[in-house]
Amino acid sequence: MTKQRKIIKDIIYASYKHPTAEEIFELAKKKMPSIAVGTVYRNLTLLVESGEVRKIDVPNAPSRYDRPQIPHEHLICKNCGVVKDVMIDGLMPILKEKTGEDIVEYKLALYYVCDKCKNL
Amino acid sequence: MTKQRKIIKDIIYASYKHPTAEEIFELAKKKMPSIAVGTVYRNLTLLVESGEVRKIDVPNAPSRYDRPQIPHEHLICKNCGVVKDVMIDGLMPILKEKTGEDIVEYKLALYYVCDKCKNL
DNA sequence: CTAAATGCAAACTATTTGCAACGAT
DNA sequence: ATCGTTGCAAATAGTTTGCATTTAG
Repeated sequence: MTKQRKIIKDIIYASYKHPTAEEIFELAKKKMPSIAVGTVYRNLTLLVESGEVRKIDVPNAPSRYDRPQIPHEHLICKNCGVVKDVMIDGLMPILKEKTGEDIVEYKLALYYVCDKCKNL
Repeated sequence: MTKQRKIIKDIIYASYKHPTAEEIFELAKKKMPSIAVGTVYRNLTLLVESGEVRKIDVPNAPSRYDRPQIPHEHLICKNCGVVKDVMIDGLMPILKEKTGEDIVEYKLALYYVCDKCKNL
């Protein structure tokens, strides 16, 4: 585990904002100004592969990164793009039953309007 | 409705392969060699907005396009990437209930291994 | 006639990669 | 000394856009 890998992991674990690679890069530069974007992406890939970090695929927007807590889904505000965690368990059996197929994985993006945007 | 828009729409409606923009472009060139990629993308956006075509977001892969039949989900083969339609209804109320939020839209990508790939 | 749409090419965004130099074991 | 990792810059994939020209209504 290199210094840059640790910085990247720490940023993700310390953040509740589901940062994008770009945001992680900006935060990492504050700790280590010489760090390169390529390094951030390479380490994100490695951390995701090792299971230390979870990748959130956001359709038509940069991916976000999260710590791998208890499995949960992501609510994305249609208006401002903010991501909120939400627990949904027992979805896999429902999907398998409804499709009749042996689903090995699913990616779910839920869209809503967050409270802040609702009150605008 | 321009000639190129009609060609693009017809390709999608005639295909059972959920083509990507690139594939649509290649097929369209056979009907009209002068057509430009930009035109394909612009028309796809328009057709999706008008509801005549449905866009399938595929994480880490080009988007695919589909005719807007009865709402259905998409099974993506983890191995070869082929997309198969599958009916799942009554999912929205389950998601609303499980999250306790007013979900306005969801995008679900289901991964499996298709029969062809299973037999390799 | 004129607003909308086109072809072309350049631009853009998110991400990946080749390579020489670096660093930890 | 070695092998993984870095910084840098260039490359890539998918898509979007500016602009002068063409076309549909």
